[in-house]
Amino acid sequence: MTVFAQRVYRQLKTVPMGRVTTYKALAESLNSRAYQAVGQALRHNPDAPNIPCHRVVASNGGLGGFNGQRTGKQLEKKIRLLKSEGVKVVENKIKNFKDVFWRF
DNA sequence: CATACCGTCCAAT
DNA sequence: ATTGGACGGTATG
Repeated sequence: MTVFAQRVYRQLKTVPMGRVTTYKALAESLNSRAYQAVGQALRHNPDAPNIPCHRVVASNGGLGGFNGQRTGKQLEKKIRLLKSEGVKVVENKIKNFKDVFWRF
């Protein structure tokens, strides 16, 4: 893996339960604007169970995508997981987004 | 080295 | 709500 990706995962692991972050915030916390690179890194998902990629959402409050899909059954499972962590999701979007948003 | 891809973002329409 | 361009980094050959 690359250094960049390692940093992404490291930051991601610092996000506590019930909180989410965005690709943008993540990238910026790494002193970079590579939002897409973050997404790509997560997509390759080298350490899936250990990395809470479901806590990463789009800046508009949308869920973004998961496991290479923006929609699908897998996604719904992740939504359920988020809900079980205290994050409310409605219509594939985060509710009270600014409340659960994690600022690094 | 060059090209294509990306789970995005933002501004303009 | 939709489009179209932009940017940084990785993947692949």
